[in-house]
Amino acid sequence: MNGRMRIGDLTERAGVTPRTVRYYERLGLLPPGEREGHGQHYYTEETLARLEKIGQLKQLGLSLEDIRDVIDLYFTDPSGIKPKQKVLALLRQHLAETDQKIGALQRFRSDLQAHIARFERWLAERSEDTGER
Amino acid sequence: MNGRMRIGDLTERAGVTPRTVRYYERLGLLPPGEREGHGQHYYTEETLARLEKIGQLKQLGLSLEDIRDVIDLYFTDPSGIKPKQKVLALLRQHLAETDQKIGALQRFRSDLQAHIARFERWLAERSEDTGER
DNA sequence: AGCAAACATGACGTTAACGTCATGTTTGGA
DNA sequence: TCCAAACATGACGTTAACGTCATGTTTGCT
Repeated sequence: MNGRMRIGDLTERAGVTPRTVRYYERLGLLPPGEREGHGQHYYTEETLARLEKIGQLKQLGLSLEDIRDVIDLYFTDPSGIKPKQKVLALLRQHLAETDQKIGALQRFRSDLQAHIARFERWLAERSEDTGER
Repeated sequence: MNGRMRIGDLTERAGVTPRTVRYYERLGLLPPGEREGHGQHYYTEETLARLEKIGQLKQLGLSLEDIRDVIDLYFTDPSGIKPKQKVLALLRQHLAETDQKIGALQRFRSDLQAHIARFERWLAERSEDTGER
């Protein structure tokens, strides 16, 4: 009745495969599931939460390496002033990069709208001349 | 004195390698440079412009395949109503996807800011207790 | 004509983020 | 206790977007 699930349940709920979980473990994105001796691994709800967070961050275009740098601060507080300052710097850097991306995407959006408008005008003209009921 | 440049000049100006140009040609992102018989290829300013545009679109996270679908409309007008309508649909789809991405990034941005604020508060408290000039 | 620099082409290598397969071990239920 | 389902581990495969070599051909200059 505690949060002991095996890899199958975990991956089913997270929508990933066991391969992915093991891969993430090796990269340091997930703490390796506990186990007694050399048997199977058992995971908790936190592992699930981490997997979901990783999914979100991936969606944003972060690489697994990028994610490894920030994932911990979602689940553990680094202790001591030095680590916190380091994390803070990292966060600010990510914020700057994010703003860059948003800006680029907004410019791209304008571009697209301009093109769309152009095509719509063109098609509108034709339909006046030609297809007028 | 016309716009005839060979691949070396082109790639130097565009900041890519010949390999990249040939790769793009094969994918249909760039029209193959003209040539007489079986000699070398010659490119124009438009090729350069296309390369630059491709670079921008890549920055936005579009794959080369995505780019292949839209790159032409930056440089050539598709003729006929059908093609234009098709392109228009494509553009609208890209617009929707772009909006999704922007939204996700903005949510991520808020997340980051929240975390940053949290760390800043923590660090501020310590410096009051401890480091007060 | 001769030659070095630039180009063409093909083949194999690389990184990220897993997929797939083979083989052996654990578990939980009848 | 026995067995099928689930798990563990290692190895090889895959896609995207090129990099890097090796080898042979073209060009531009002297």
